[in-house]
Amino acid sequence: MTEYVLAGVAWPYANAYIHAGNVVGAYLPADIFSRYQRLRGRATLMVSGSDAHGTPITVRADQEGVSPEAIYRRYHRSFLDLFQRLGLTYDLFTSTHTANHFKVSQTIFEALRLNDYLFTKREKQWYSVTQQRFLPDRYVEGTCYICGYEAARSDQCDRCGNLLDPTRLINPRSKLDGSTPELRETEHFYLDLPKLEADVRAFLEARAPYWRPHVVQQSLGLIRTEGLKPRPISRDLDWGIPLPLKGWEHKVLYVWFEAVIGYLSAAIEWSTLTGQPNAWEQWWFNPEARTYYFIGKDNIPFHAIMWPAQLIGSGARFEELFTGRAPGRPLVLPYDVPANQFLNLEGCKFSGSRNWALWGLDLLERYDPDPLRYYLTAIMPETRDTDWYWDDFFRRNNDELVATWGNLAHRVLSFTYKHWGQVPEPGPFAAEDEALLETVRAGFHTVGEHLEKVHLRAGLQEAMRLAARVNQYLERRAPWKRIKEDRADAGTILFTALQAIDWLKVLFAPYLPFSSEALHRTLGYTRPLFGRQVVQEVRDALGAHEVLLYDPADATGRWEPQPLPVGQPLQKPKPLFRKLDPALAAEEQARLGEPPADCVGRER
RNA sequence: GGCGAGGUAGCUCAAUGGCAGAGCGGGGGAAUCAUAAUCCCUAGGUUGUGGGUUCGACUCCCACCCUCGCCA
Repeated sequence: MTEYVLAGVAWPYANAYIHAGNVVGAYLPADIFSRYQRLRGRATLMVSGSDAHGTPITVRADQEGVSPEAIYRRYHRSFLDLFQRLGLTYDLFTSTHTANHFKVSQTIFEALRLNDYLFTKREKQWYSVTQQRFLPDRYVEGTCYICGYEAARSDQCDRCGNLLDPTRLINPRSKLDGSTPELRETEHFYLDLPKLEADVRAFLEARAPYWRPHVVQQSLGLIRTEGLKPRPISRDLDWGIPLPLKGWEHKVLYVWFEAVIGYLSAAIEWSTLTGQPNAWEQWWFNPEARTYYFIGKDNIPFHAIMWPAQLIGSGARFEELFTGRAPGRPLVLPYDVPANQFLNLEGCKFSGSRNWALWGLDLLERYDPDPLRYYLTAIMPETRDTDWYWDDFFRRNNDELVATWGNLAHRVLSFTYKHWGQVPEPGPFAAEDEALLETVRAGFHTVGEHLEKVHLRAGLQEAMRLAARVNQYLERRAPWKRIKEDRADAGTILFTALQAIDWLKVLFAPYLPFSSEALHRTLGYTRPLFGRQVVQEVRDALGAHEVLLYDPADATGRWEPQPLPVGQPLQKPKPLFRKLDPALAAEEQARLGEPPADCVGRER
């Protein structure tokens, strides 16, 4: 029976470049997990895309005097570039600005409306007479009615820190042209969350035993203490997804509401692009399918509460509306939301505006992807906030990655290549040889168990522990000594070590795909472990968008201890990883901007 | 202010009531296949603080301190 796994990955907002905190929080864990699931032979779908709509993008577009679409395209392109170079194997990385996503989002809206989980409400909002449009709260500033600060945003005062009622702002003015806006009545759709609260609560309680405590307790705490309140799902903007209702076409869906729907629409788009139009239903209507959401902790309420509420509220109605089939089946609810905490840098929070940050593309200019993936996994903030320290990065690269794993592969391959040139024929195994193979073989269970539970850091540690065991084995068996006494026995030892390395290659592959692939070739295999990443242009009614696809056609990697073919010719070995000069740490630290003012950093 | 997570060795982290552990770093030694990588031995902790429950507490309860997030 095929098992279905969907890895939904946080949708990066297309108004900024991606930094290491975004990568370690969501994108990298999703890739490690998905690569593992594919090796396990499960039908795996890792999907995400650029979040193209919403106010931050229109603000930026206004600042630069370009269209929101131009902003979104610029950053979207940089995302595709980064993901390919870092080896993040999205089955589909698309965008929310596609005809498909529009249709799916509008269908969810319609399903919720027909199921009576939406209502409308009239309210007053600031309206720009000069521009003839409603202004988002952050476009309006004026005098704070609490402290008298004259440059307060309409929804929040930066001096007294209070959240404000926008309609009470004194002397309001538009940040766009300085004109005086006026309050006008508008009407919006709301998601009736109180009606869905009991179901959402039951959903969370059922998953509490295995979810990360900080994810489920925070969500349940919120419901217990405050309960869920109705939340607006439409806005007066012209950049976004129009409401699919007569008389409402000039309003768009609120970005919080439609972006999460991308997990569903991306699965559908993937099905279309790969020529299997109904395949997505295996992940979305099959109650056995497991859907995981890889996000940062700032996104927890949207994935643990709002998105489940949208799915529950749409229920079977979605299938009926979207496919015309009745009765429909309910949409699959999240199986797990393994949200990560935050990554800090040298003891201080990331700050893009101060350049206190590690930009993904910038890191890749100077470092290979696997060392970055290794370090990011080693410090992955699975249970609490963690820190990137440059000296720690060099230390872990040199003393752990190069020393334990890279050196192990290189010492065995170099010696065998020099004396045999191929995988040696083993003679009778000694008890020690058998014991080593058994130890590494068990790694498929022990490392796999960690990966199943999305304990990625622990899985990597376990794989490293096994690599160290092979080093120990080599010290005791000392094939470099043995070859002078008994060449056949030396061959047995090296066969054993090569077999162990061949398996370790697979255990490391989800984490370090580039070096595992290189090692795979050195060991004489000709077909790759993983598939390829492809960029493709897709045309639709909204124009064209570029997507990143994963083509698994050539992938041969499997999460099981397969036999290493005796006599397989070896390639000339090259070191898997480069040793780095630790003195560069100071250079990297100097490259950073000023730390945020409220941060003292690490005492060293 | 409310809700939640976290605070364990120099560093990064394990350990859900049963002798507080691993890796790295520090100290000593062995080996020479390997990118001076590796292997063995070793030092190092009043588990944030103060109480409580228990035969027994890192673990459960109460209060407080610190860090972070969400909400107001």
